[in-house]
Amino acid sequence: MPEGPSIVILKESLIQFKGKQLIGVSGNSKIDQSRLADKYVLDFKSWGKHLLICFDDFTVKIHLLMFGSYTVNSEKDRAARLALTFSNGYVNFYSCSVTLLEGYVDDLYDFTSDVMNDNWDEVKALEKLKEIPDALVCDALLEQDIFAGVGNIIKNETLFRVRIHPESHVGNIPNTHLQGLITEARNYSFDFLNWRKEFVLKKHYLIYNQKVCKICNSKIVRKNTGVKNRRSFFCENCQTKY
DNA sequence: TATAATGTTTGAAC
DNA sequence: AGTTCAAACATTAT
Repeated sequence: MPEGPSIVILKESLIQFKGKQLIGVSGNSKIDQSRLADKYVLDFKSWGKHLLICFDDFTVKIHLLMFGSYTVNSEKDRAARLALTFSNGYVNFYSCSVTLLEGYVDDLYDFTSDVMNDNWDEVKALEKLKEIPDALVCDALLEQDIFAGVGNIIKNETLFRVRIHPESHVGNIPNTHLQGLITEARNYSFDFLNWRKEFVLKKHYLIYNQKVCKICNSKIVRKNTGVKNRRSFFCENCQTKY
C-alpha cells in the first residue's frame, strides 16, 4: 500500500466525497473527532505518503505506515481507526497514523518536493542533494524532505534503472547522473502508479526481490544499506558505485 | 508457523 | 546537546 503512487490511488478513490458534508465520524483514533462533525471536506490531496483530508482551517493527515489499509463503501472485520461517512458513501481507515494539523493544507506542505505532484521541482531536489554529499544515495532517495513519496521499492527500481549502486556517495555521483536519478525517481513512480492500478506491479520488478540480474544474468546482491538500514537489491556488475 | 516486509515517530541511551 | 538506536505500532504473504 504505502508508497507515494498508492496514496495517489487512494486520493483518486475519494474524489466522490470531495465537497461533501460529513454526516458521521467514528473510529478509535485519538484525534478530536468532534472537530470534523458536520464539516465539508474541501479536497483530498496527497503529499508523498501522506493522504490529506482538507478542511477550511485544519487538515487531517492519514499515514498508512507499513501496514495501514482502507476500504471505500465496504467494511473490514476489524475496528476502524477512522471512519468517515458522507451522504453518498463512506471510507474507513485501518491501522494507520491519524493526525489533525491546524491550518489549511497549502500553508502546511511544500508540494514541490512530492515526486508525484505536478509542481515537483527537480532543481530544488538537486540543490538538496548537493547539501548532503556524504550521504549514501540509498538514504538520500528515502529522504522525504527531498523525494516525498519514494519508498523502498521505488528506491531500488530507480537506482537499477539509472545503473547507480545504492551505496554510492551522493557527492561522488556526476551531475548528469544525479540529474538522471532525479528524473527517473518521478518517471518510475508513474510507472509504479500505472502498473499498480492494473495489479501488475510485481511482475514489472527489475531488481526488487529478484535473484538474477535481468541484464547480465549475474546474482543480485541483497543487503541492508545506509543509516536507514533498508533492504537494497543491486547488481555489482551493472550498477556503478561512485 | 515463524519470519520478514512497501514506514515513521518516539524516547532512552550514549 | 547532538547522535544513534531499539521499540512501538500493526498486517499479510511466503
